[in-house]
Amino acid sequence: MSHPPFAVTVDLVLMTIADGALSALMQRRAEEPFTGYSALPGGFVGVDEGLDDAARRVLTDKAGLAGGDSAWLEQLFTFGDPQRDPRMRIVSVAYFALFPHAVLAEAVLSRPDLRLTTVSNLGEPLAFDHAAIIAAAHGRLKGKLDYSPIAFALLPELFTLRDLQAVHEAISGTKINKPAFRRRMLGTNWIEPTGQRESDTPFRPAELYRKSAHVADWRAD
Amino acid sequence: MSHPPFAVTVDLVLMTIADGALSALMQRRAEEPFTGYSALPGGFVGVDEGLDDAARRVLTDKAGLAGGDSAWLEQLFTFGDPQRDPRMRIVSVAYFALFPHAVLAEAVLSRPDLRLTTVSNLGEPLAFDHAAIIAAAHGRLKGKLDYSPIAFALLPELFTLRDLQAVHEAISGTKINKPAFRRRMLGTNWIEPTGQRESDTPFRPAELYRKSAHVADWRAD
DNA sequence: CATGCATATATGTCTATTGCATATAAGGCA
DNA sequence: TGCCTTATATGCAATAGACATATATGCATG
Repeated sequence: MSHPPFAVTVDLVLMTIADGALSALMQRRAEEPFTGYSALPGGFVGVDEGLDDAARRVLTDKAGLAGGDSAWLEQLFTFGDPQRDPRMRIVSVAYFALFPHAVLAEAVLSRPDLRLTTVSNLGEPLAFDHAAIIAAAHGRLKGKLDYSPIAFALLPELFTLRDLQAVHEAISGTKINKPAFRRRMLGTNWIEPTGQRESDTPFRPAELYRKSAHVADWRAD
Repeated sequence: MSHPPFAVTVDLVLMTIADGALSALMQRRAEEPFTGYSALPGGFVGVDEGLDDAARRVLTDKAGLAGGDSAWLEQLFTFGDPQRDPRMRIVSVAYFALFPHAVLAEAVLSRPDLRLTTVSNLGEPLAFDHAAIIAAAHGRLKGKLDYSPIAFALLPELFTLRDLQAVHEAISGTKINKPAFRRRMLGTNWIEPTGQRESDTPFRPAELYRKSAHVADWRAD
């Protein structure tokens, strides 16, 4: 058999927790096709460029994220329906990336074509098959939540147990029992107390934790 | 940005349990590159062909598996290192598929270029990055074992609880406590007793079970 | 300065699950 | 008939989680 030409792209689901809800960064399209639609940031893979490299490049260039090199970035799934792009045959390798809210909030402020949308309620039809890509990203995130320290990628360096629980609840869509969650998290070796406490609370301040050093580069696909 | 041409292939990790060990179907290569090496069955994706369709086609044509349409087939990961194929830039979408032992055993008997190799000990260097693909397939299988009825795809229609436990032990690489495994499996609604018993055993015959009808088309990626 | 509020943090109980040990059942075979 | 091997069932301890409740603490309010 011959080897027909394809274009290969990467599409990125950049997620964070905004206002207690899992949210993804969308980009308003200026060109055909799907002009004016919201789409995931993405781009063509260079002919001498690795897939992960292409994803990191799109992170920096298209979404304007300086901290792209330190973000949690993971290949998600590959979408290759022959009809998924009306222009030509495009196979898209989807990635998802996780950020503390401040990082994506700053990107949205600095770029008028970017916005955050709630993952569980997109609010408008998206370009291409991007709604399916987002659903796959949410599913993967939900599945890894319990056995991998993935939630910390959505939090700043210092966080309280309440913050961490809010992340878990936003992703899983369920309320979690507080003492049980607390024991479970302290039982893992994923977090360590800092001795510091949050400030400016109208109530008793909670202790601040940070992700343990030995899970800094944890992965398990 | 332009869209440089890629070739897109699918590579298949066809697995079963052989002699109590998780095993994968390998094909001896007759052409360059890697002539004489063992490789995963694979092939180019047609320009108007979906990725899953291409995987099913390779299952039937290259590996000679008639029952390919009913097998458990799942996209695994996409490998796209620019150097992974010396001929040209190829992005390969890897799939894994699961079969009862008899299906792959028959394929091996009818085709001299096919053989089964133990996943945990390949015994020889493989072509391309296929060793990494097999490792990824094993990891995915191990991860899904506990929360999905994936093991039944490796067993014939009727099986004993001992058979099922052997599958779990082969994949996880650990010994499992028998009464606990038994209770856990009977506690799920994944299996149902048939009332039949195995025959020709030199000891008390065990009851034969089958996969429950409502998990026949179960998936959760 | 005392009190109350909202939340953090700790503990105690109940239940479900799992590991482990043991007891009983049943077919084949000497 | 009795023994061997495995199937099947059950009892007990250890563990982990859900849930309720008690105590601690910073701040606001009077």
